Amino acid sequence: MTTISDGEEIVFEQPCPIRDVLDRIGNQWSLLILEALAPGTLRFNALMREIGDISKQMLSRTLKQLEQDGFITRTLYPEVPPRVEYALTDLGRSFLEPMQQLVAWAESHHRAIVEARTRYQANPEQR
Amino acid sequence: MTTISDGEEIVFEQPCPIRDVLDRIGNQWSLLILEALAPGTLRFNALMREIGDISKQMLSRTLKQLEQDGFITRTLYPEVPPRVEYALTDLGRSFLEPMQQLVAWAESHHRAIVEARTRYQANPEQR
DNA sequence: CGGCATCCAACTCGATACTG
DNA sequence: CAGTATCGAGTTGGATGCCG
Repeated sequence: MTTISDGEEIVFEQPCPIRDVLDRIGNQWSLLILEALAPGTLRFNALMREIGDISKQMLSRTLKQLEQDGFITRTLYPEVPPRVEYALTDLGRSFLEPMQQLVAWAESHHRAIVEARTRYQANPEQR
Repeated sequence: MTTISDGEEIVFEQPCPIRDVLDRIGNQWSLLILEALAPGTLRFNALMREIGDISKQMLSRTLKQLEQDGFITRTLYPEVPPRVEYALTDLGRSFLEPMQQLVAWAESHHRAIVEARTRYQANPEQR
């Protein structure tokens, strides 16, 4: 499992594609960032505002991961003050489709899940 | 964020359906268990063998979560020795489709991701 | 503005041992 | 057989603060 920490030592093992991919995009932030970039290019602080409750740290780390995995591009304009724009790559855009399927499923079944949890709590039978 | 720990105090907040769902099924084990149960009912130890490298702990915990969220059913046959069977619910089965879309995407784009990582490592330009 | 480094609390996950 | 309890190492992720 690859770590998201600040360290430089990045190791790629993970024989299983699904685990590998899910390790990366399975965290909440990656999905949210990808969604935020779906309409178009955004700058760092614009992303922060768009997502709302993400810290600079996590945004920075997750963006780096997504760039590393080829989901997004990072373009630095050497101006003062610096401007950095993030955009989806073709790979990132192609991922949007299965992802949105999942999001749609989550939205339409969320109620059922919440109800299942309530039911479970109400029946502490043979547990 | 709901915890998976052993504690009894389970809190449901999570206003966002996607985060909520991903928090639960975003971990490697949930997906693997759901896949393992796709062909049909399985017992606890059969699941362990099927998945391979999961510990009893994590299997037990994750199964409980999946049951709680209504993805699977747990049927205890009061025999000696005890027999417990796990099976997908309709909800769980309905989740299989978007999930398999994602798995398919992961499989067909895994190479591209690995290549992106390699490319990234090879170009430590302005970083 | 964009983003790393540091510190730290919380949580995850596995190993092991014990139970009905 | 099918778990739960306990312990402990390792990760994650947020809060700051500094820097170009």
